[in-house]
Amino acid sequence: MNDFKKYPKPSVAVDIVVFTIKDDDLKVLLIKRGLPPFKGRWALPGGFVWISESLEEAALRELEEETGVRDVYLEQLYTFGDTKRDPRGRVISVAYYALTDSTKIKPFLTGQEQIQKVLWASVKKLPPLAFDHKDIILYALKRLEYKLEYTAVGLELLPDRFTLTEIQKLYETILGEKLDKRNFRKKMLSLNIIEETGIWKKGLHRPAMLYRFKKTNPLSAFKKIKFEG
Amino acid sequence: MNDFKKYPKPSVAVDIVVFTIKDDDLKVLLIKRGLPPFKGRWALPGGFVWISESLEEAALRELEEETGVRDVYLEQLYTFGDTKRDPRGRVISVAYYALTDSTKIKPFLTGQEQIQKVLWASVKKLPPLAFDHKDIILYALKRLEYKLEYTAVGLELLPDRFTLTEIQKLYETILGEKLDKRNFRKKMLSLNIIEETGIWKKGLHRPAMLYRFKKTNPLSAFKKIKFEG
DNA sequence: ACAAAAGTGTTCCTAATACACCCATGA
DNA sequence: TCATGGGTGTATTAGGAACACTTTTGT
Repeated sequence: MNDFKKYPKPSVAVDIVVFTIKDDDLKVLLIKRGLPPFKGRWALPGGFVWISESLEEAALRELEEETGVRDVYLEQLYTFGDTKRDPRGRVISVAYYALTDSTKIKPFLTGQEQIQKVLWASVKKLPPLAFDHKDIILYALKRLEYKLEYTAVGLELLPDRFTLTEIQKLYETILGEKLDKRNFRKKMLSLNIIEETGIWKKGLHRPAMLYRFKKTNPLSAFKKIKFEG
Repeated sequence: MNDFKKYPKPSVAVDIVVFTIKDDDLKVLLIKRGLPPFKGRWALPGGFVWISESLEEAALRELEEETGVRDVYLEQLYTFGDTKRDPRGRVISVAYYALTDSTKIKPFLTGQEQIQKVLWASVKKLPPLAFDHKDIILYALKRLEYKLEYTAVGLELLPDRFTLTEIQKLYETILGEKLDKRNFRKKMLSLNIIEETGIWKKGLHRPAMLYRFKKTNPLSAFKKIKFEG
Protein backbone atom coordinates (compact mmCIF):
# COMPACT_ATOMS: atom_id res chain seq x y z
CA MET A 1 0.00 0.00 0.00
CA ASN A 2 2.83 2.35 0.72
CA ASP A 3 4.36 1.66 -2.65
CA PHE A 4 1.09 2.28 -4.42
CA LYS A 5 2.83 4.47 -6.92
CA LYS A 6 4.21 1.40 -8.66
CA TYR A 7 0.80 0.01 -9.63
CA PRO A 8 -0.51 0.93 -13.06
CA LYS A 9 -2.66 4.01 -12.74
CA PRO A 10 -5.65 5.22 -14.65
CA SER A 11 -5.31 8.56 -16.38
CA VAL A 12 -7.51 11.34 -15.05
CA ALA A 13 -9.23 13.87 -17.26
CA VAL A 14 -11.85 16.56 -16.85
CA ASP A 15 -14.62 17.22 -19.33
CA ILE A 16 -16.81 20.28 -19.23
CA VAL A 17 -20.37 20.60 -20.43
CA VAL A 18 -20.77 24.29 -21.19
CA PHE A 19 -24.39 25.34 -21.49
CA THR A 20 -25.68 28.55 -22.90
CA ILE A 21 -28.89 29.89 -24.39
CA LYS A 22 -28.77 31.08 -27.98
CA ASP A 23 -31.71 31.67 -30.32
CA ASP A 24 -34.10 30.55 -27.58
CA ASP A 25 -32.43 27.18 -27.56
CA LEU A 26 -30.20 25.40 -25.09
CA LYS A 27 -26.75 24.80 -26.53
CA VAL A 28 -23.70 22.79 -25.57
CA LEU A 29 -20.18 23.66 -26.62
CA LEU A 30 -18.43 21.00 -28.68
CA ILE A 31 -14.97 20.73 -30.18
CA LYS A 32 -13.99 18.76 -33.23
CA ARG A 33 -11.28 16.25 -32.51
CA GLY A 34 -8.20 16.53 -34.71
CA LEU A 35 -6.55 13.29 -33.67
CA PRO A 36 -7.56 9.70 -33.10
CA PRO A 37 -9.36 8.18 -31.41
CA PHE A 38 -12.63 9.55 -32.76
CA LYS A 39 -10.76 11.85 -35.12
CA GLY A 40 -13.19 14.24 -36.73
CA ARG A 41 -15.92 13.57 -34.18
CA TRP A 42 -17.37 16.21 -31.94
CA ALA A 43 -16.39 16.03 -28.28
CA LEU A 44 -16.67 17.95 -25.05
CA PRO A 45 -13.92 20.39 -24.18
CA GLY A 46 -11.60 18.90 -21.62
CA GLY A 47 -8.29 17.24 -21.15
CA PHE A 48 -5.95 15.57 -18.76
CA VAL A 49 -5.44 16.85 -15.25
CA TRP A 50 -1.98 18.09 -14.50
CA ILE A 51 -0.28 16.63 -11.48
CA SER A 52 0.03 20.05 -9.90
CA GLU A 53 -3.50 21.38 -10.29
CA SER A 54 -6.77 20.58 -8.59
CA LEU A 55 -9.70 19.20 -10.55
CA GLU A 56 -11.51 22.49 -10.55
CA GLU A 57 -8.38 24.30 -11.66
CA ALA A 58 -8.04 21.84 -14.51
CA ALA A 59 -11.65 22.40 -15.55
CA LEU A 60 -11.26 26.19 -15.44
CA ARG A 61 -8.00 26.01 -17.34
CA GLU A 62 -9.39 23.85 -20.11
CA LEU A 63 -12.47 26.00 -20.27
CA GLU A 64 -10.46 29.16 -20.66
CA GLU A 65 -8.12 27.61 -23.21
CA GLU A 66 -11.00 26.50 -25.36
CA THR A 67 -13.65 29.14 -24.86
CA GLY A 68 -11.82 32.17 -23.55
CA VAL A 69 -14.25 32.71 -20.71
CA ARG A 70 -13.74 33.07 -17.02
CA ASP A 71 -16.20 33.67 -14.22
CA VAL A 72 -18.67 31.06 -15.33
CA TYR A 73 -20.82 29.15 -12.93
CA LEU A 74 -18.98 25.84 -12.60
CA GLU A 75 -20.06 22.76 -10.70
CA GLN A 76 -18.80 19.23 -10.50
CA LEU A 77 -21.22 16.81 -12.10
CA TYR A 78 -20.14 13.20 -11.85
CA THR A 79 -17.09 11.05 -12.33
CA PHE A 80 -17.26 8.58 -15.18
CA GLY A 81 -15.02 5.62 -14.65
CA ASP A 82 -16.00 2.69 -16.81
CA THR A 83 -12.97 0.74 -17.86
CA LYS A 84 -13.80 0.80 -21.55
CA ARG A 85 -14.84 4.40 -21.98
CA ASP A 86 -11.63 5.40 -23.75
CA PRO A 87 -10.14 3.05 -26.36
CA ARG A 88 -6.63 4.31 -25.59
CA GLY A 89 -6.71 2.81 -22.12
CA ARG A 90 -8.08 3.47 -18.70
CA VAL A 91 -9.21 7.08 -18.44
CA ILE A 92 -11.37 8.35 -15.62
CA SER A 93 -13.14 11.57 -16.36
CA VAL A 94 -14.38 14.03 -13.79
CA ALA A 95 -17.19 15.87 -15.54
CA TYR A 96 -18.13 19.45 -14.75
CA TYR A 97 -20.86 21.60 -16.11
CA ALA A 98 -20.72 25.32 -16.66
CA LEU A 99 -23.38 27.91 -17.26
CA THR A 100 -22.60 31.09 -19.11
CA ASP A 101 -24.33 33.77 -21.04
CA SER A 102 -23.83 33.65 -24.75
CA THR A 103 -22.74 37.28 -24.99
CA LYS A 104 -19.73 36.63 -22.80
CA ILE A 105 -18.46 33.61 -24.60
CA LYS A 106 -16.27 33.73 -27.67
CA PRO A 107 -15.01 30.27 -28.49
CA PHE A 108 -11.63 30.41 -30.15
CA LEU A 109 -8.96 28.05 -31.27
CA THR A 110 -6.07 27.17 -29.04
CA GLY A 111 -2.48 26.83 -30.11
CA GLN A 112 -2.94 23.08 -30.15
CA GLU A 113 -3.22 22.43 -33.82
CA GLN A 114 -5.48 19.44 -33.43
CA ILE A 115 -8.36 21.56 -32.29
CA GLN A 116 -9.95 22.79 -35.44
CA LYS A 117 -13.51 23.75 -34.91
CA VAL A 118 -15.98 24.61 -32.22
CA LEU A 119 -19.74 24.27 -32.34
CA TRP A 120 -22.67 25.34 -30.27
CA ALA A 121 -24.87 22.32 -30.67
CA SER A 122 -28.52 22.23 -29.72
CA VAL A 123 -29.04 19.70 -26.98
CA LYS A 124 -32.12 18.57 -28.88
CA LYS A 125 -30.14 17.34 -31.83
CA LEU A 126 -26.63 16.41 -30.91
CA PRO A 127 -24.26 15.19 -33.58
CA PRO A 128 -22.48 11.85 -33.09
CA LEU A 129 -20.08 12.30 -30.22
CA ALA A 130 -16.75 10.86 -29.17
CA PHE A 131 -16.32 8.56 -26.17
CA ASP A 132 -19.26 8.52 -23.76
CA HIS A 133 -19.76 12.23 -24.17
CA LYS A 134 -23.39 11.87 -25.09
CA ASP A 135 -24.04 10.19 -21.75
CA ILE A 136 -22.23 12.99 -19.99
CA ILE A 137 -24.27 15.65 -21.72
CA LEU A 138 -27.54 13.89 -20.97
CA TYR A 139 -26.51 13.56 -17.35
CA ALA A 140 -25.67 17.25 -17.22
CA LEU A 141 -28.99 18.11 -18.79
CA LYS A 142 -30.87 16.14 -16.19
CA ARG A 143 -28.94 17.92 -13.46
CA LEU A 144 -29.66 21.29 -15.02
CA GLU A 145 -33.38 20.58 -15.26
CA TYR A 146 -33.40 19.45 -11.69
CA LYS A 147 -31.51 22.47 -10.37
CA LEU A 148 -33.68 24.81 -12.35
CA GLU A 149 -36.76 23.58 -10.56
CA TYR A 150 -35.34 24.24 -7.15
CA THR A 151 -32.92 27.12 -7.51
CA ALA A 152 -32.47 30.27 -9.52
CA VAL A 153 -29.25 29.00 -11.04
CA GLY A 154 -30.71 29.51 -14.51
CA LEU A 155 -30.03 33.21 -14.31
CA GLU A 156 -26.38 32.36 -14.92
CA LEU A 157 -27.35 31.65 -18.50
CA LEU A 158 -28.57 35.17 -19.15
CA PRO A 159 -26.76 38.46 -19.77
CA ASP A 160 -26.38 40.89 -16.87
CA ARG A 161 -29.61 42.64 -17.76
CA PHE A 162 -32.66 40.75 -18.87
CA THR A 163 -36.40 41.03 -19.11
CA LEU A 164 -38.84 38.84 -17.27
CA THR A 165 -39.95 37.35 -20.55
CA GLU A 166 -36.38 36.36 -21.32
CA ILE A 167 -36.12 34.49 -18.02
CA GLN A 168 -39.40 32.80 -18.68
CA LYS A 169 -38.35 31.71 -22.15
CA LEU A 170 -35.16 30.31 -20.64
CA TYR A 171 -37.15 28.20 -18.21
CA GLU A 172 -39.53 27.08 -20.90
CA THR A 173 -36.66 26.12 -23.16
CA ILE A 174 -34.91 24.02 -20.58
CA LEU A 175 -37.94 22.49 -18.91
CA GLY A 176 -39.62 21.92 -22.25
CA GLU A 177 -43.04 23.20 -21.26
CA LYS A 178 -45.02 26.40 -21.34
CA LEU A 179 -45.35 28.34 -18.11
CA ASP A 180 -48.07 30.76 -17.13
CA LYS A 181 -46.86 34.33 -17.52
CA ARG A 182 -48.56 35.82 -14.49
CA ASN A 183 -47.64 33.02 -12.14
CA PHE A 184 -44.07 32.97 -13.35
CA ARG A 185 -43.61 36.70 -12.82
CA LYS A 186 -45.25 36.60 -9.42
CA LYS A 187 -42.93 33.81 -8.32
CA MET A 188 -39.78 35.28 -9.79
CA LEU A 189 -40.37 38.69 -8.24
CA SER A 190 -41.35 37.22 -4.88
CA LEU A 191 -37.98 35.49 -4.65
CA ASN A 192 -36.36 38.84 -4.07
CA ILE A 193 -33.27 37.95 -6.04
CA ILE A 194 -33.67 40.33 -8.97
CA GLU A 195 -34.40 44.04 -9.11
CA GLU A 196 -35.46 46.59 -11.68
CA THR A 197 -32.70 48.53 -13.35
CA GLY A 198 -35.06 51.37 -14.22
CA ILE A 199 -34.03 50.97 -17.83
CA TRP A 200 -36.40 49.88 -20.56
CA LYS A 201 -35.43 47.56 -23.32
CA LYS A 202 -36.69 48.92 -26.60
CA GLY A 203 -37.64 46.54 -29.33
CA LEU A 204 -40.20 46.11 -31.99
CA HIS A 205 -43.03 46.50 -29.57
CA ARG A 206 -43.84 47.78 -26.16
CA PRO A 207 -40.61 48.26 -24.15
CA ALA A 208 -39.86 45.83 -21.33
CA MET A 209 -38.28 46.55 -17.97
CA LEU A 210 -34.73 45.29 -17.66
CA TYR A 211 -33.87 43.50 -14.43
CA ARG A 212 -30.59 42.52 -12.86
CA PHE A 213 -29.41 40.17 -10.15
CA LYS A 214 -29.45 41.75 -6.75
CA LYS A 215 -25.86 42.02 -5.62
CA THR A 216 -26.80 42.34 -1.99
CA ASN A 217 -27.82 38.75 -1.40
CA PRO A 218 -26.25 36.55 -4.04
CA LEU A 219 -26.46 33.47 -1.86
CA SER A 220 -30.20 33.47 -1.73
CA ALA A 221 -30.19 32.78 -5.43
CA PHE A 222 -29.33 29.23 -4.58
CA LYS A 223 -31.73 28.58 -1.78
CA LYS A 224 -34.32 26.01 -2.52
CA ILE A 225 -37.22 27.22 -4.57
CA LYS A 226 -39.97 25.30 -6.25
CA PHE A 227 -40.76 26.49 -9.72
CA GLU A 228 -43.99 25.68 -11.41
CA GLY A 229 -43.50 22.89 -13.85
CA MET B 1 -1.82 14.14 -26.39
CA ASN B 2 -1.58 10.71 -27.86
CA ASP B 3 1.32 9.87 -25.62
CA PHE B 4 -0.50 11.03 -22.54
CA LYS B 5 0.49 7.89 -20.75
CA LYS B 6 3.99 9.26 -20.26
CA TYR B 7 2.89 12.22 -18.16
CA PRO B 8 2.94 11.79 -14.39
CA LYS B 9 -0.48 10.64 -13.28
CA PRO B 10 -2.39 11.14 -10.10
CA SER B 11 -3.41 8.04 -8.21
CA VAL B 12 -7.11 7.31 -8.01
CA ALA B 13 -8.82 5.98 -4.92
CA VAL B 14 -12.35 5.42 -3.73
CA ASP B 15 -13.56 6.15 -0.21
CA ILE B 16 -16.91 5.01 1.09
CA VAL B 17 -18.99 6.66 3.76
CA VAL B 18 -21.12 3.86 5.15
CA PHE B 19 -24.08 5.09 7.15
CA THR B 20 -26.25 3.08 9.43
CA ILE B 21 -28.60 3.68 12.32
CA LYS B 22 -27.67 2.14 15.65
CA ASP B 23 -29.05 3.01 19.07
CA ASP B 24 -31.20 5.71 17.49
CA ASP B 25 -28.07 7.43 16.28
CA LEU B 26 -26.56 7.92 12.84
CA LYS B 27 -23.21 6.14 12.56
CA VAL B 28 -20.35 6.09 10.09
CA LEU B 29 -18.01 3.18 9.62
CA LEU B 30 -14.33 3.94 10.28
CA ILE B 31 -11.18 1.91 10.07
CA LYS B 32 -8.02 2.42 12.06
CA ARG B 33 -4.99 2.94 9.88
CA GLY B 34 -2.11 0.58 10.52
CA LEU B 35 0.47 2.32 8.38
CA PRO B 36 1.65 5.85 7.80
CA PRO B 37 0.59 8.39 6.86
CA PHE B 38 -1.84 9.03 9.69
CA LYS B 39 -0.90 5.74 11.32
CA GLY B 40 -3.30 5.01 14.16
CA ARG B 41 -5.85 7.54 12.97
CA TRP B 42 -9.39 6.64 11.99
CA ALA B 43 -10.19 6.77 8.31
CA LEU B 44 -12.91 5.89 5.85
CA PRO B 45 -12.85 2.47 4.25
CA GLY B 46 -11.49 2.69 0.75
CA GLY B 47 -8.46 2.12 -1.38
CA PHE B 48 -6.91 2.45 -4.75
CA VAL B 49 -8.84 1.68 -7.90
CA TRP B 50 -7.54 -1.23 -9.91
CA ILE B 51 -6.83 -0.61 -13.55
CA SER B 52 -9.33 -3.27 -14.56
CA GLU B 53 -12.34 -2.32 -12.46
CA SER B 54 -14.83 0.50 -12.68
CA LEU B 55 -15.19 3.03 -9.88
CA GLU B 56 -18.35 1.47 -8.59
CA GLU B 57 -16.80 -1.98 -8.69
CA ALA B 58 -13.88 -0.65 -6.69
CA ALA B 59 -16.22 0.85 -4.11
CA LEU B 60 -18.22 -2.35 -3.81
CA ARG B 61 -15.07 -4.43 -3.58
CA GLU B 62 -13.55 -2.30 -0.83
CA LEU B 63 -16.82 -2.25 0.97
CA GLU B 64 -17.15 -5.98 0.93
CA GLU B 65 -13.53 -6.51 1.93
CA GLU B 66 -13.90 -4.29 4.91
CA THR B 67 -17.48 -4.72 6.02
CA GLY B 68 -18.60 -8.00 4.53
CA VAL B 69 -21.80 -6.56 3.14
CA ARG B 70 -23.26 -6.60 -0.30
CA ASP B 71 -26.51 -5.21 -1.62
CA VAL B 72 -26.18 -1.87 0.02
CA TYR B 73 -27.58 1.28 -1.47
CA LEU B 74 -24.52 2.89 -3.04
CA GLU B 75 -24.27 6.25 -4.70
CA GLN B 76 -21.41 8.35 -5.94
CA LEU B 77 -20.96 11.45 -3.83
CA TYR B 78 -18.21 13.73 -5.08
CA THR B 79 -14.66 13.56 -6.29
CA PHE B 80 -12.09 15.19 -4.07
CA GLY B 81 -9.04 16.31 -5.95
CA ASP B 82 -7.05 18.89 -4.05
CA THR B 83 -3.36 18.51 -4.74
CA LYS B 84 -2.39 18.39 -1.08
CA ARG B 85 -5.02 16.09 0.30
CA ASP B 86 -2.65 13.13 0.61
CA PRO B 87 0.89 13.71 1.92
CA ARG B 88 2.21 10.77 -0.11
CA GLY B 89 1.52 12.53 -3.38
CA ARG B 90 -1.28 13.33 -5.71
CA VAL B 91 -4.29 11.18 -4.90
CA ILE B 92 -7.73 11.86 -6.28
CA SER B 93 -10.52 10.22 -4.34
CA VAL B 94 -13.93 9.39 -5.73
CA ALA B 95 -16.16 9.32 -2.67
CA TYR B 96 -19.25 7.13 -2.44
CA TYR B 97 -21.79 6.81 0.28
CA ALA B 98 -23.65 3.71 1.24
CA LEU B 99 -26.74 3.09 3.31
CA THR B 100 -27.28 -0.16 5.09
CA ASP B 101 -29.23 -1.57 7.93
CA SER B 102 -27.23 -2.33 11.01
CA THR B 103 -28.53 -5.87 11.28
CA LYS B 104 -27.01 -6.79 7.93
CA ILE B 105 -23.57 -5.43 8.56
CA LYS B 106 -20.84 -7.27 10.38
CA PRO B 107 -17.58 -5.39 9.99
CA PHE B 108 -14.64 -7.74 10.00
CA LEU B 109 -10.91 -7.59 9.53
CA THR B 110 -9.38 -8.27 6.18
CA GLY B 111 -6.25 -10.24 5.54
CA GLN B 112 -4.36 -7.01 5.18
CA GLU B 113 -2.53 -6.89 8.46
CA GLN B 114 -2.47 -3.13 8.61
CA ILE B 115 -6.20 -2.94 9.15
CA GLN B 116 -6.65 -3.44 12.82
CA LYS B 117 -9.90 -2.06 14.04
CA VAL B 118 -13.26 -0.89 12.88
CA LEU B 119 -15.58 1.56 14.61
CA TRP B 120 -19.12 2.74 14.19
CA ALA B 121 -18.67 6.38 15.07
CA SER B 122 -21.53 8.73 15.78
CA VAL B 123 -21.57 11.48 13.19
CA LYS B 124 -22.19 13.88 16.04
CA LYS B 125 -18.82 13.24 17.63
CA LEU B 126 -16.27 12.06 15.14
CA PRO B 127 -12.77 11.22 16.31
CA PRO B 128 -9.79 12.91 14.61
CA LEU B 129 -9.66 11.59 11.08
CA ALA B 130 -6.99 10.94 8.47
CA PHE B 131 -6.66 12.98 5.27
CA ASP B 132 -9.70 15.11 4.42
CA HIS B 133 -12.04 12.38 5.55
CA LYS B 134 -13.90 14.66 7.90
CA ASP B 135 -14.80 16.90 4.97
CA ILE B 136 -15.97 13.88 3.03
CA ILE B 137 -18.19 12.69 5.86
CA LEU B 138 -19.71 16.12 6.35
CA TYR B 139 -20.37 16.35 2.63
CA ALA B 140 -22.04 12.93 2.69
CA LEU B 141 -24.13 13.95 5.67
CA LYS B 142 -25.39 17.02 3.88
CA ARG B 143 -26.30 14.90 0.88
CA LEU B 144 -28.10 12.40 3.07
CA GLU B 145 -30.12 15.10 4.79
CA TYR B 146 -31.00 16.57 1.46
CA LYS B 147 -32.05 13.29 -0.09
CA LEU B 148 -34.08 12.38 2.94
CA GLU B 149 -36.22 15.43 2.49
CA TYR B 150 -37.09 14.60 -1.07
CA THR B 151 -36.97 10.84 -1.37
CA ALA B 152 -37.65 7.76 0.68
CA VAL B 153 -34.06 6.64 0.47
CA GLY B 154 -33.89 6.54 4.26
CA LEU B 155 -35.69 3.23 4.31
CA GLU B 156 -32.42 1.69 3.16
CA LEU B 157 -31.15 2.26 6.67
CA LEU B 158 -33.80 0.07 8.26
CA PRO B 159 -34.23 -3.69 8.51
CA ASP B 160 -36.64 -5.39 6.10
CA ARG B 161 -39.50 -5.02 8.52
CA PHE B 162 -40.04 -1.92 10.53
CA THR B 163 -42.70 0.03 12.36
CA LEU B 164 -43.84 3.50 11.43
CA THR B 165 -42.36 4.80 14.64
CA GLU B 166 -38.99 3.37 13.68
CA ILE B 167 -39.06 5.22 10.37
CA GLN B 168 -40.05 8.38 12.10
CA LYS B 169 -37.23 8.08 14.62
CA LEU B 170 -34.82 7.56 11.72
CA TYR B 171 -35.96 10.77 10.10
CA GLU B 172 -35.81 12.65 13.36
CA THR B 173 -32.32 11.38 14.04
CA ILE B 174 -30.94 12.44 10.69
CA LEU B 175 -32.82 15.69 10.28
CA GLY B 176 -32.25 16.60 13.90
CA GLU B 177 -35.79 17.72 14.63
CA LYS B 178 -39.01 16.35 16.00
CA LEU B 179 -41.74 15.51 13.50
CA ASP B 180 -45.45 15.35 14.07
CA LYS B 181 -46.58 11.74 14.41
CA ARG B 182 -49.90 12.05 12.63
CA ASN B 183 -48.58 14.09 9.74
CA PHE B 184 -45.60 11.82 9.32
CA ARG B 185 -47.71 8.67 9.17
CA LYS B 186 -50.20 10.24 6.82
CA LYS B 187 -47.42 11.25 4.44
CA MET B 188 -45.51 8.01 4.63
CA LEU B 189 -48.58 5.91 3.96
CA SER B 190 -49.78 8.16 1.17
CA LEU B 191 -46.53 7.58 -0.71
CA ASN B 192 -47.64 4.08 -1.43
CA ILE B 193 -44.16 2.64 -1.09
CA ILE B 194 -44.62 0.54 2.03
CA GLU B 195 -47.25 -1.99 2.97
CA GLU B 196 -48.44 -3.78 6.06
CA THR B 197 -46.99 -7.21 6.68
CA GLY B 198 -49.94 -8.20 8.83
CA ILE B 199 -47.50 -9.05 11.59
CA TRP B 200 -47.36 -7.20 14.86
CA LYS B 201 -44.19 -6.35 16.63
CA LYS B 202 -44.57 -7.18 20.30
CA GLY B 203 -42.70 -5.18 22.83
CA LEU B 204 -43.13 -3.75 26.25
CA HIS B 205 -46.29 -1.97 25.28
CA ARG B 206 -49.00 -1.96 22.68
CA PRO B 207 -47.88 -3.98 19.62
CA ALA B 208 -47.05 -2.07 16.44
CA MET B 209 -47.76 -3.07 12.87
CA LEU B 210 -44.68 -4.11 10.95
CA TYR B 211 -44.36 -2.70 7.45
CA ARG B 212 -42.15 -3.60 4.53
CA PHE B 213 -41.08 -2.00 1.27
CA LYS B 214 -43.45 -2.73 -1.55
CA LYS B 215 -41.62 -4.87 -4.03
CA THR B 216 -43.97 -4.01 -6.85
CA ASN B 217 -42.80 -0.49 -7.44
CA PRO B 218 -39.31 -0.07 -6.06
CA LEU B 219 -38.59 2.84 -8.33
CA SER B 220 -41.22 5.03 -6.81
CA ALA B 221 -39.23 5.00 -3.62
CA PHE B 222 -36.94 7.47 -5.24
CA LYS B 223 -39.40 9.85 -6.74
CA LYS B 224 -39.34 13.31 -5.33
CA ILE B 225 -41.20 13.76 -2.11
CA LYS B 226 -41.24 16.69 0.24
CA PHE B 227 -41.04 15.72 3.86
CA GLU B 228 -42.08 18.05 6.58
CA GLY B 229 -39.05 19.57 8.24
C1' DA C 1 -54.15 0.53 37.84
C1' DC C 2 -50.72 2.57 35.55
C1' DA C 3 -46.93 3.49 32.50
C1' DA C 4 -45.65 3.58 27.84
C1' DA C 5 -45.96 3.49 23.13
C1' DA C 6 -49.54 2.84 19.15
C1' DG C 7 -52.86 4.68 16.64
C1' DT C 8 -56.23 8.06 14.63
C1' DG C 9 -59.11 13.23 11.97
C1' DT C 10 -60.08 17.80 11.54
C1' DT C 11 -59.21 22.65 11.04
C1' DC C 12 -56.34 26.23 9.40
C1' DC C 13 -53.44 28.43 6.40
C1' DT C 14 -50.19 29.06 2.83
C1' DA C 15 -48.86 28.41 -1.74
C1' DA C 16 -49.69 26.69 -6.32
C1' DT C 17 -52.78 26.95 -10.16
C1' DA C 18 -56.00 28.48 -13.56
C1' DC C 19 -57.53 32.06 -16.11
C1' DA C 20 -58.44 37.06 -19.72
C1' DC C 21 -57.90 41.50 -20.72
C1' DC C 22 -55.74 46.20 -21.50
C1' DC C 23 -51.31 48.74 -22.74
C1' DA C 24 -47.44 50.71 -25.29
C1' DT C 25 -44.83 50.73 -29.15
C1' DG C 26 -43.04 50.44 -34.15
C1' DA C 27 -44.20 49.69 -38.64
C1' DT D 1 -54.67 51.04 -37.26
C1' DC D 2 -52.91 46.95 -36.34
C1' DA D 3 -49.76 43.43 -35.02
C1' DT D 4 -46.88 42.18 -31.33
C1' DG D 5 -45.19 41.35 -27.09
C1' DG D 6 -45.53 43.70 -22.11
C1' DG D 7 -47.91 43.92 -18.21
C1' DT D 8 -51.47 43.09 -14.45
C1' DG D 9 -55.27 40.49 -10.20
C1' DT D 10 -58.47 37.27 -8.35
C1' DA D 11 -60.79 33.01 -7.26
C1' DT D 12 -60.07 28.17 -6.52
C1' DT D 13 -57.73 24.26 -4.91
C1' DA D 14 -54.33 21.23 -2.92
C1' DG D 15 -51.13 20.26 0.33
C1' DG D 16 -48.50 21.24 4.58
C1' DA D 17 -48.89 22.27 9.46
C1' DA D 18 -50.87 22.45 13.92
C1' DC D 19 -53.15 20.09 17.24
C1' DA D 20 -55.17 15.94 21.71
C1' DC D 21 -57.17 12.09 22.89
C1' DT D 22 -58.20 6.95 22.99
C1' DT D 23 -56.32 2.18 22.65
C1' DT D 24 -53.58 -1.71 23.75
C1' DT D 25 -50.38 -4.11 26.05
C1' DG D 26 -46.95 -5.69 29.95
C1' DT D 27 -45.82 -5.15 34.54
